[in-house]
Amino acid sequence: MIPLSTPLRFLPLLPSELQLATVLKSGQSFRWARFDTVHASKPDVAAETAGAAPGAEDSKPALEAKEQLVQGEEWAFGWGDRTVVLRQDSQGIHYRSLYPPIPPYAAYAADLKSDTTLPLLKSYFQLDTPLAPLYAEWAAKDAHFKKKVEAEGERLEGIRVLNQDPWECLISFICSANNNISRITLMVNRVCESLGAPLPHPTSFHPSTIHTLSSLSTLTPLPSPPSTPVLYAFPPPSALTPSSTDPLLRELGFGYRAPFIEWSANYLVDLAEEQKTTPLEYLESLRKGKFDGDLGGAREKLMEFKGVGRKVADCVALFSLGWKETVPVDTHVFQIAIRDYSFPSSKTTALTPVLHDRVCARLQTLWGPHAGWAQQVLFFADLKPSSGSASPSPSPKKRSGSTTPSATTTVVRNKFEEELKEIMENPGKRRRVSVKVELKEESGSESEGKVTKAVKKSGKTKKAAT
DNA sequence: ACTAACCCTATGTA
DNA sequence: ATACATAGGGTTA
Repeated sequence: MIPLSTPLRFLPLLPSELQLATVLKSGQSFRWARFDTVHASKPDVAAETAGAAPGAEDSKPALEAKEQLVQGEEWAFGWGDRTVVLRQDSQGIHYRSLYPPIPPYAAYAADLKSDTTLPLLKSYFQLDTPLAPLYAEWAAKDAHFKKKVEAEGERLEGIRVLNQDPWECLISFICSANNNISRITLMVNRVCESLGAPLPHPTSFHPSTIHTLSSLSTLTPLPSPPSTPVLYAFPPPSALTPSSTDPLLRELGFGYRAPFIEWSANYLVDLAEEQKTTPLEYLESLRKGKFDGDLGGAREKLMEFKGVGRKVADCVALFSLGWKETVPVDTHVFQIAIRDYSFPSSKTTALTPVLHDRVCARLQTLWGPHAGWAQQVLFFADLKPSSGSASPSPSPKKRSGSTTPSATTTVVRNKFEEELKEIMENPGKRRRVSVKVELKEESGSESEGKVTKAVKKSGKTKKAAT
């Protein structure tokens, strides 16, 4: 498919307000794919800038005639009905959207007319919330935070919490249980490949596919080359409700989380129907400011989904529903609390619900109404310890010196890494697993019986209040 | 309130 | 270099 592209647009934004490369890979979203751009509208310019390092600024288009030339890294995301492609420089974010060339091009036309991508970006990155004042607030309230940020400099700049689609967020973090970021990424991308709608791939972008509203009226679909790269959207709840979901996900490496996801998809779809709303609307009803209740109440609602405990519920609340004050406490954050905030580690090494509450409350008190945002900064600080200065937790496993991790390490590329890399860089190949969506007898669905009540998540005493 | 079991993979240790 | 143990942004029963 030869995508329809919007013009390249620009959103002024200081790097201190958003550090794209960091935020998109900080473990909030697992679906952003990075590309080293090779496109240039002018060969001479391409040759000139090709060797430049990614950090090199001011290699801005000296030739302002065509601004589509790009070098360095770009980020792409299958976003509902479009693929959004982003690139950051010192001045801000360059963005464009790619649409499938499917008549009548309504979404594309709307984007051309009024830039429907911009509000998406503003919402997703929560740009109505300036970051600088928050950093100042946290530094004032927390000496350790201040010290850490000052010591690490630019590396910790521009780290903010995303406002993601709550459905994708829910499923993604169900996958996160007892798991690592690499595998979560692999799993999420696999399910998109299998069940998500195909969208244009950024490498198939070409300047000639940028249209105007007037030219759009006469546009005829171009013949699609057989093997144009594709990207995928995240599958909607209805795509994960069939009984084939569990076995499929197991095949995709989801392990014991597979049935949780099928169950939760059914729970959500049934619940929404019951309340005469849509799945997304239901989740949105749990948003801070909209939800009729406090954080604890929203958390409880989220924990009704299977595979969602306290920590995952906090992640969904923070990363997709506007509960900016919550601090998801996992083993990692727990260790940070012990190490840096003199949290009593005493006897219990296990992270019990009670301890969970104490840590969360403590950090909320310390950091204030945006505690979850502050946590994200410190979490990243530990995620990839800086190799340069004296980091508080330079895991002793690393030896300094050797620039390369020995020949053996280099050579041994396991399948897992290769497939991950392959998927992230080249989603074009259809590795789609066939799924038969056999609708198991929808015969006269009980008007009120519904699966919802019958299969209510057990083990969670919510109504019975112990 | 505590604990083992859970799918699977990377990394560390013998 | 191969075998074994442990942990990874937990949750369930």
